[in-house]
Amino acid sequence: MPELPEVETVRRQLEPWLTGRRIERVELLAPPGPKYAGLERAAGQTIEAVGRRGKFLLMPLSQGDELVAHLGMTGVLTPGGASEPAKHLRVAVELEGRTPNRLEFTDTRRFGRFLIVRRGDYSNLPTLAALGPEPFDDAFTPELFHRALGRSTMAVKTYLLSQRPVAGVGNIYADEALWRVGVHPLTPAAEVRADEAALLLQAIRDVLAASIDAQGTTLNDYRTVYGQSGDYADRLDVYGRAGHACPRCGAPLQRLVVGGRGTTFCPDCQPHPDRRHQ
DNA sequence: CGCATTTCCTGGTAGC
DNA sequence: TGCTACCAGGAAATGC
Repeated sequence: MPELPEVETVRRQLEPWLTGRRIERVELLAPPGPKYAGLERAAGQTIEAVGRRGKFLLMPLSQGDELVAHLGMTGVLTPGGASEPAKHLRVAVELEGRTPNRLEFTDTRRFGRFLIVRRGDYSNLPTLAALGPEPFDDAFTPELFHRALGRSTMAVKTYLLSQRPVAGVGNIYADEALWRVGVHPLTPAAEVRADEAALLLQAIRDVLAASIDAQGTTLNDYRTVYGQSGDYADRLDVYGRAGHACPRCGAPLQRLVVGGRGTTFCPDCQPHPDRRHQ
């Protein structure tokens, strides 16, 4: 599932291709709806940049609009037209000028979004509107992260997935980072100590950076713009590995459901919150 | 407002 | 083989 490293990988590949390109036409193949709002306004506008906030791709356009793409679970952005149409093609953006001149958004499960808003108007994208700091922002200190965690009674993993304490962490990297620092996913966010918060922020940065280096994690659907798989799946320590030995202590990793999401953790390295004060 | 629950979707797979 | 049932999950919608 695309999280920050996967979206950043896609962003880096789209940027040199799309920046400065004028949109000739947008074709919506999916049933119209709020996930594909405003696309009729695209024609004639130039893509001025390809940015990212958390898992959202943000492409400011020349006439005050902004193209927002979110890959959801199964979204893929690729240059199209080369072969027969992809099975779940949802949106095609035709560009003026040299080939490749067609950006295709395919999305099997349609959890993704590909829409145009007025620039900076995220009123229909509440998660983006309330998104936490970028994890690699130097101004985002461990103290600020600790303070953010202190604002919620939710389980720390659930709160991370909300995108509010920090942007871009999803199910895979939440499990990886919590395992690295020995914090149980059910620990109430507000009970994460300052020293743990500092280590957790560093672990989030480390795991996201390592995954970006590997061009992300491909489990099923995620591909780069040029169709490559991300290699980080081979380096996951815990995600999807319930029953395997903990790479640190050898105990069998366990699975539970947190906030409706499958969660893998080490029962020895990540003591349950009820036992933290013993 | 904060938090919990439900909903959206389809391919893959388990079970019979 | 072919059917049904269920599972995966990011973010929005809904319910308190």
